[in-house]
Amino acid sequence: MSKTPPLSDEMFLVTADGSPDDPAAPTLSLRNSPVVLVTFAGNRLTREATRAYQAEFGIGVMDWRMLVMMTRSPGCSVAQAARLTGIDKAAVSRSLHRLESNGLAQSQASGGDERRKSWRLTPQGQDLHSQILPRALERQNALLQGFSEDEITQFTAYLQRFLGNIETSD
Amino acid sequence: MSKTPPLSDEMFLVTADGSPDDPAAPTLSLRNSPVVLVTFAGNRLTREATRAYQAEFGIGVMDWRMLVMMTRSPGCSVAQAARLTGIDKAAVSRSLHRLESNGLAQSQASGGDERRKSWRLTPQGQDLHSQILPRALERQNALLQGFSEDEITQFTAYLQRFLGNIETSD
DNA sequence: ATGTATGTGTTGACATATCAACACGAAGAT
DNA sequence: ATCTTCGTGTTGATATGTCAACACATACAT
Repeated sequence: MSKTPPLSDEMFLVTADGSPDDPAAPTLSLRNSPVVLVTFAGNRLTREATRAYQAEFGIGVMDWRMLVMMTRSPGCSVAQAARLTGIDKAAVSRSLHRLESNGLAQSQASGGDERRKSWRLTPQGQDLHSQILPRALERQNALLQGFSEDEITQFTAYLQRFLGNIETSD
Repeated sequence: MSKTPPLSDEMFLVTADGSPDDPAAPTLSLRNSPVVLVTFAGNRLTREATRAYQAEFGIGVMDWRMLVMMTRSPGCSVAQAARLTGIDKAAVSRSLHRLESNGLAQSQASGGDERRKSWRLTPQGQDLHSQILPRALERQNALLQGFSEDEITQFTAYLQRFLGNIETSD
């Protein structure tokens, strides 16, 4: 993919235009930039998800994600889970240990490497997963209310490209 | 706007399709859902922004946003800043106080209501704002590398609609 | 055998940004 | 004047998820 020309600064700025609420100087727009909007949306989603899952099922969103991960790839390790989910291994490790102490997950050494652990759901964990899943799907629906399937696909594609840029711009 | 029909669950699920890495049971896709992708992107943006601004300018992203806000609307109050930026007033209050203790911002009572404070940048704060702004614009450019202006406009529109859904689905 | 590089999972530290609670001022109703 | 409601900004608590550091196992090179 070829490099595109730099975007015009105007896209990201608020400058004086003679109106009564002009900025004191040109500055960044906080309401019109995908970078900022993603940040805000991400935060609210996370908090709301945690509140909802805590209230109804007693676990936060991180732990729900690990339930999903173990359902998706039973027996995977902390490092694999981190790669698969894109979440930092510190957070993965902690969540798995929380789930284990609640009887929802268990681990065992595997693959001839004594440090490596395979993580699986217990039957209790599987039950909880299947209780939560319908609610998770409802949440998806509500959050994407008003979007057509094509729009969702497009939105998802933008986000994936954006995530790629985040990773390469570090 | 009329309600659209519920989206197909299939959009959000991973189910067994006979491949060697099938899930143990149907579960949520963590890599193909805007809800999850926004969350991940938001986190990384925030962390990277804070790291970048701390390293180069000694303030985190929250404080940068308050510099922007005071440039955009000099004299505004905590409550106004919270409304304008969409950030919770607790975080706004704390950031403004940090900036004040670093000599970058100052407040005074205003408008006949002794509780209400007007916040402004000091000259030092204005200097810092103008040092950071070019870097902030570079960051925007790097993060939106490969997007056309039309795509950015579309992406922004999706995010704004999405944020609207977040607020109404609570 | 020894040394180096890489990988495993755990733990520490911490910025963010939310919701909740609070004390108290201000406005409106009686 | 008193009471109720709403608004102001501060403070507390906390889940998330990141980066960093660590002890130690494993693999590879000499």
